[in-house]
Amino acid sequence: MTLKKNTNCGLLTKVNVGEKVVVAGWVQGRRDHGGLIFLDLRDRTGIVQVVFDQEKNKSFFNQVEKIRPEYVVAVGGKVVPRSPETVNLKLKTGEIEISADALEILNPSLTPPFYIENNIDTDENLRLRYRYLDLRRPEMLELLHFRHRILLEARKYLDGEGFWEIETPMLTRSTPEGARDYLVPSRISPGSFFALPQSPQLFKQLLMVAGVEKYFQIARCFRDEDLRADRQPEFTQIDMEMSFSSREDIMSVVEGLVKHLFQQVQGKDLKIPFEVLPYREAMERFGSDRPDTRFAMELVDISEIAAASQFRVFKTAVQDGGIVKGINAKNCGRYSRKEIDDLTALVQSWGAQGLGWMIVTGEGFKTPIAKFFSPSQLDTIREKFDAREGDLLLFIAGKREKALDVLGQLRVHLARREGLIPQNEDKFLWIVDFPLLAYDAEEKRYDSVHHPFTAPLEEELPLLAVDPLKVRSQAYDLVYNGVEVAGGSIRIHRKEVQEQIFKLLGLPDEEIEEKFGFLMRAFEYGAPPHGGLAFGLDRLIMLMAGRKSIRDVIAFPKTAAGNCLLTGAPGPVSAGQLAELHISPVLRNNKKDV
RNA sequence: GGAGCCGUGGUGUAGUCCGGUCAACAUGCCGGCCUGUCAAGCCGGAGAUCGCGGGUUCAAGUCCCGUCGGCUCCGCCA
Repeated sequence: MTLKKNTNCGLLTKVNVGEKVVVAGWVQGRRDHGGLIFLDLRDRTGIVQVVFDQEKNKSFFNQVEKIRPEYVVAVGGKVVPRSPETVNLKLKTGEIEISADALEILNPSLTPPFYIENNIDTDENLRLRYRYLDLRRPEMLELLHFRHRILLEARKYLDGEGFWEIETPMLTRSTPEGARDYLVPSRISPGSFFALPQSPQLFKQLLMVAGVEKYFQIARCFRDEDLRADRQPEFTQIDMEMSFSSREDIMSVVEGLVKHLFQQVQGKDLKIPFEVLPYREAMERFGSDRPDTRFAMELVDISEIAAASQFRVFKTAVQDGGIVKGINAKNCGRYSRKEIDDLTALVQSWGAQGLGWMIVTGEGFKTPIAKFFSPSQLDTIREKFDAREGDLLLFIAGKREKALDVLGQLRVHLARREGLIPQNEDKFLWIVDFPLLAYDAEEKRYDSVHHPFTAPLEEELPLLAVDPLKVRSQAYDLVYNGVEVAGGSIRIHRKEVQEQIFKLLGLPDEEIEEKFGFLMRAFEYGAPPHGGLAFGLDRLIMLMAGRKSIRDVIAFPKTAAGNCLLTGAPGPVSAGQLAELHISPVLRNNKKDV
């Protein structure tokens, strides 16, 4: 290489006029006028136009004619101003161009399978198979850079707050709860397996016992579950843990971190502290433990009226211990019967029995169920919903949890459909006071709502032995525009409490000892009170960047089937490798064996 | 584990419902002309047997069955 790049293409402006530069990058396009050839040269900073003139560039002009898109070239030349009529305001560098006097073709390129430009509409299949070309597109490089800046600023902020970045093992042991583990066979211990971490949870707690006091890690985590648009089998967390801290201390550090990231990376000024909503209230008002509060449409309880009405569906729901709640779909009174039937089918697919509805008109309610309510009951309903002419009231009756959940989904569905969600708002809020445990009817045992290491509210600790489902936890979730982006808790640091939880979860003593003995022992040697939180980093970045898929913010993501189209992973291995690992695959012919 | 959508020259689409101009349009690609373009332009050319396999039919891109791949959702993700 004789020409050495010394300038970034996209950063050249009028102030560089007169400079002798060498630019290098990829050829975006070529406009061949015969004796005059324009090249658009692109590097990660942007595009600059290079001009070759047959008269001036006689010695290598035939080389220029060979250049095609995506060739890698280096060009030496002088930055010159463009004449006023040839200025291109679409380019940041459009007021200048490079008048070439030297060229080196560093590498030719095949015609790429898709255009190297933003907003392409190509099969994602192709993009993933040629990921290096996909990433070469400016918007994708920008996302990689965006992610880098988030990580950099997170590190700066946490360092500033006294956190130490510490790595924990990738090869660890399988634990009984949680997601399916990715397993790694041990060559040296036949028949034994490592598991890739689902999160560094126990290690960071042990670091607290060790006296680290403030820890963080940009941690890769693995969960062998089915994928979604916002879920990959390997993903990254910003994982944190602090000793001697209350829930409020941790929430406040996290708020500082989020504010810092938005400030530094996007120049946005977030208001902190964030709103705090108890779980119960979130469920009752929004029907979700991760409510999108960028819009209202809150749930309204009419159980009392329903019980007193003559409408049997509502009446019996309440008599059976359930509820009747509804939402006001503002200005949706125009919906046709067909559209309302479709909504009914939708809520039924979510598990509701049916959907009650009332359209508010100038003359009163238009609804098949008006006759079951007295005029004063209808007035109360109108008042409770602040119902105006043209509104559509929708009701769900049933068991409390189910009714709330369905209404919560319906609320979001309608808001999207009606375009009620402000797109430029960044709404963060905390959900706290989650229940500690849920009852798993199938398994006939309790399950952790967060995870088994989450501490109960101190004052409700005594309830644990009496009425475990009543106990609330010191967990907290951070919700961003209706998406859970972080979650954490104050942890249990006393052995007796941890044992009590394990037993409620139905873990036998031997298993507690085998799987968690090391944690229990650690708690016997002066474990400080501690707690922490982890961000789903990919999801956070996706939302901040306004992307619909988590794959866009991961350099080399997997497909919905968990494959890497670029490398072909996962792939077969040799019999020799398997033998060495003491593994013998049992392949089932999915159809025949059943 | 289940459901839905998609799969036609390099790329994006049309044609598929109502089988019979077996293939159109745009862009890209190749060649020629062209000294001010930047979605350059003009002229000419090459390029798909319609994801794969099987079936129905005189005849299938078009209908049926299976299969592979991608996407989305439910289950799952403490």
